[in-house]
Amino acid sequence: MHPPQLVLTRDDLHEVVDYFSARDEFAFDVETSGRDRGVAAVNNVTWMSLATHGAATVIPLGHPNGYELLRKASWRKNKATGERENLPAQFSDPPTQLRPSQVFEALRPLFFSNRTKIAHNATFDLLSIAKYYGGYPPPPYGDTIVAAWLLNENRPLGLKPLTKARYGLDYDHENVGKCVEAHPFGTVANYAWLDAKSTWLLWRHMRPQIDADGLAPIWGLEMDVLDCLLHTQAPGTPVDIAALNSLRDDLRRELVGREAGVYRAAGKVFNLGSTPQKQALLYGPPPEGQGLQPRRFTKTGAPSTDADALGFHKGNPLVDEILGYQELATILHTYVEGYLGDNEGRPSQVFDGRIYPSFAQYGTVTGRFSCRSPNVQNWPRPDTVWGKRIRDLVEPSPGSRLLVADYAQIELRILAHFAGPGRLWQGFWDGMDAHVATAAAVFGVPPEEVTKAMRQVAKGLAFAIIYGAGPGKLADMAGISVAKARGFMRTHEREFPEVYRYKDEILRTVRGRRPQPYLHTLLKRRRRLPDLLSPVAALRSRAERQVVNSHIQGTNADMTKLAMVRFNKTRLPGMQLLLTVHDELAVLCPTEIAEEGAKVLHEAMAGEDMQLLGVPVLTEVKICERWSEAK
DNA sequence: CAATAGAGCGCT
DNA sequence: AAAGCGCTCTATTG
Repeated sequence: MHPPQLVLTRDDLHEVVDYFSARDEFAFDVETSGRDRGVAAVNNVTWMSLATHGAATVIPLGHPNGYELLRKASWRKNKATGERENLPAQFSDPPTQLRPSQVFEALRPLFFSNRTKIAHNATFDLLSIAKYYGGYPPPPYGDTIVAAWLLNENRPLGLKPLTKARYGLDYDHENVGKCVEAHPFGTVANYAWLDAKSTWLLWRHMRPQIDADGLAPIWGLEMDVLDCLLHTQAPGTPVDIAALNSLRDDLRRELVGREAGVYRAAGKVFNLGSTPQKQALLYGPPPEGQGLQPRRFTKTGAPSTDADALGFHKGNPLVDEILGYQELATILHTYVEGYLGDNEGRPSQVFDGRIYPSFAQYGTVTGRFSCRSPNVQNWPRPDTVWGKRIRDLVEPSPGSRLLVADYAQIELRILAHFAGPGRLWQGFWDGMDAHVATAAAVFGVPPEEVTKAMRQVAKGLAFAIIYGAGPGKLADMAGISVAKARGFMRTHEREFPEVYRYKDEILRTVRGRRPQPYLHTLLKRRRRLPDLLSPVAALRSRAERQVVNSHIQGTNADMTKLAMVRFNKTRLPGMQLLLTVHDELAVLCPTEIAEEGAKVLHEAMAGEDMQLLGVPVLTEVKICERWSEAK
């Protein structure tokens, strides 16, 4: 018979487990509470909901509110201090609920089995419950957000938008999931039940669609990636708190001085974070303003105050002071105070000496990962002073080393692969630096006579192809005139005809696909580009650039994801993947097996089975105590 | 009050 | 006419 839709007693729970035990796949969803509800490693799970063939149920495990709202939330000014005081809403008493330990113990046979565990953004739900088991449930998994993304990367991927689009069901006007403890018991019960139910419905619809669209192989890879992400994210990343605190002190001290320098040069105190105020001071007429000529404009037409625009006015004291200030301010605000939190409501992102970055395998349209809370994919480069100090915050335990590996010029190698035999291809087979080889061809000199400036032009040309940049951008990048840039681009086209044949060919193929234009990456990931047929020229051009870029960037993502999965299957005990930055992997490894571990990592990234391109795929693994050693 | 947009900046 | 991201701050809007 059907199990109860709301579980409040042990008997209810047993009926549910009995029913779900007879099924080989089920969807589930968690609701979490508290300030850190979004951090799977530390949050509290206060609701579980389950759905499968013919049934759905919701299990509260400590919701604080009853069914009745007795008084709405409000606030008032404290007369003495003038500060705002928030008065929380009041509810009737909650019903008696099962304890988390009881519930998770009873559900163990469901989760720790070969049943397919399905959720919408499954890493979050699996890691949220993993705490209660001391480990995460094993595969197989299903993830409706990943399925939805593979089926169409150009749409909102939230559970609600998808459910509404597919079934017309629009059930969350109050944003209950954002803070379940602000809502009465019945509202949350209803909401959580519907989350599990709609996840199940979406699964039933989308999983067959994956096969029908020929996406089964890339789906298989992504589910292996999901497994790998659990291993990566569950333990978090160890951080040196003492170093983080002293970095904060150093930056604050330094920044106070630079702030004063800016005010001195400006002749007044102003808000350094305010773009309009900076615009007035820099470009406004004297004596208040500096009267500088704007050289770059924002997309809304305002004179830009970004580093690029200010670069034209180096030597102006105010400009120089602002540039110096801005650099440190970004580091302090984003990478230091952003992690430590503050007393104004910004919570710390460091828990027990660890950060828990969250990687989204569905986070980009091209197949790459995105990363948040915190984003460790945009840490300042390790060849800068502050980049070293940020990256050195990662603190391997005393008996561990850090293995850092990245693919060498992977995007250009992928371009060479797609373009086929020619100068670029041959350059890689000859083991040459790709930019030197390009410069030699474009400037018509032997490789040993290629200068720094010539190599810089070649580098710009590579970007121009991969991103679709025009002569203006190349000129900016290489520090040459637009006329010269145009000339180099023509020469490049003559010397590397196969590259341009490839661009034409892929564009033609993709444009011709129906019902809408899409491309295939190396591992048959799809990227749909409907704008390729747009009547608007600007949109069409942009889509044409995206074709080439997504083909290359998406193939890079395929390879990195495959390497991660290979690593996850071959890693030695004690090794932990820490992070992935598009063409780079960083791994923690016990010191006594560091050499062996480096080989495993190397093999996963660039072994025989990873030679998927027509040109060699190379990677170098560095073994370090701290990241700054990795250059 | 909260939510959103714009500018800016960090990364590959 | 430069591809893909996330975070912080300010200013504006609801």
